[in-house]
Amino acid sequence: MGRAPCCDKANVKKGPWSPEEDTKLKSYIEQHGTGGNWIALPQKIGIIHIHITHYYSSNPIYLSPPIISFSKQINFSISFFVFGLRMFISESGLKRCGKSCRLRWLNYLRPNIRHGGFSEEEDNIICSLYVSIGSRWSVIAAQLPGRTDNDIKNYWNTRLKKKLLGKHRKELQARNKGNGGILKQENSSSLLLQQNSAQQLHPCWPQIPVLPLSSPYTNQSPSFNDQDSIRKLLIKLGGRFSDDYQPILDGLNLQFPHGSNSLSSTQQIQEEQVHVGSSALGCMNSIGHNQVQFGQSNEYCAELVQGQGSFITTAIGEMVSSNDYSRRLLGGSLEFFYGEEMITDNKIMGACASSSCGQSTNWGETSSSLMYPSLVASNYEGVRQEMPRECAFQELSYPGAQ
DNA sequence: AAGGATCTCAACCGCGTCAAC
DNA sequence: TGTTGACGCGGTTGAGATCCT
Repeated sequence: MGRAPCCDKANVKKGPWSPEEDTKLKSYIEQHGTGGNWIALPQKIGIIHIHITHYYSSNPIYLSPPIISFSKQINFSISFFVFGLRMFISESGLKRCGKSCRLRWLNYLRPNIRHGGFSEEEDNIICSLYVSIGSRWSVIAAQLPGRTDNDIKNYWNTRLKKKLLGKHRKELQARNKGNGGILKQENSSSLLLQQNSAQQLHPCWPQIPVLPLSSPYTNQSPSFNDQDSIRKLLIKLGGRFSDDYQPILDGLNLQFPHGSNSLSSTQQIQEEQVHVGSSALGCMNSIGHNQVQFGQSNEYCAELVQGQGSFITTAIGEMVSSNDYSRRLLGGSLEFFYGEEMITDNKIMGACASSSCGQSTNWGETSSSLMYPSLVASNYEGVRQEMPRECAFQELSYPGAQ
């Protein structure tokens, strides 16, 4: 049996909101608030609006807030002229679903909403948080005043993702041009060849994004000792979120690697790491700084592991797993989510992806499966079905990896 | 100039969570 | 303790705008 509809679908209007509807909703909420019940709100809206326009104008100038308001729904309109001005008094209910009202208010009508024009800093923040917590747009939006989760989600999906991919592609091209020696030296190593051939076969498969550089690892060991303050900050970001990150918080008890530099020698040689998290977001960034050390990864496998289109998340997962500290941070807590069986199963995925960081640690034990439990839960079966056998168990190695 | 392809983003949908009863 | 209903979230859709050939 399905869920009961939240409103009478036949009697509500759908599609774009008209300026009149916006005005009604905005005026009502500004005067009365939401009343704690969005579903009932459209019925309550019955505001008399008094519009004053020039007699020749078709665009009324709305007075806000309205002079008189009713909670009872009535429908009428009166128009008359005073000293060359047209007074227009109208009223009608709002034939909209409560959920639609909520969305319209939160995403568009709410005061201090900003649309478009994302700054470089905002880009960085979004990237950092996406790396840290995945597609929790509401949490990310909470860190960007005036931005809505919907806006950020759209921005990420339509622009930021492409922007990052473009950057990385350019950088790789530049590097390949200027770094022929390494390529020649290592071209017997399978990764680059496989990567290149994979991209010849699948030219649309994207690269791992390059994020703005910062030096989170140099000279400063982030203070993870203050577990309480970190916990508080996480909780501040949202209850559900804080619960999910309990294992990470617990993991913070781990000692930070000596000298704060958790890069493996392999990764250093590759010079492909991308440090993420240059924003000044306190805890989230502290975690971001230390979880994410983007190592070179194999996009081919990443794509396959991830299923359709979510390569970035997987890539990020790989990036996380490619960091010693992150692995330790996350290590052992997978059981918290999935128990032994899932870990075992994850090793199948690890067989494909773990080698991308050139180390023996299984990718699946520590990577995005932990960071994005729902994602893995939903994609895992699909991955198993979709992953070609030759990839799933193919040994992929990195230049310089043993 | 036309029309097909691609992009953008507001809005919708369905589901998980939670509180009230 | 189970049921119900509202909220809030993330994924998806589709219409309009823009770009490209």
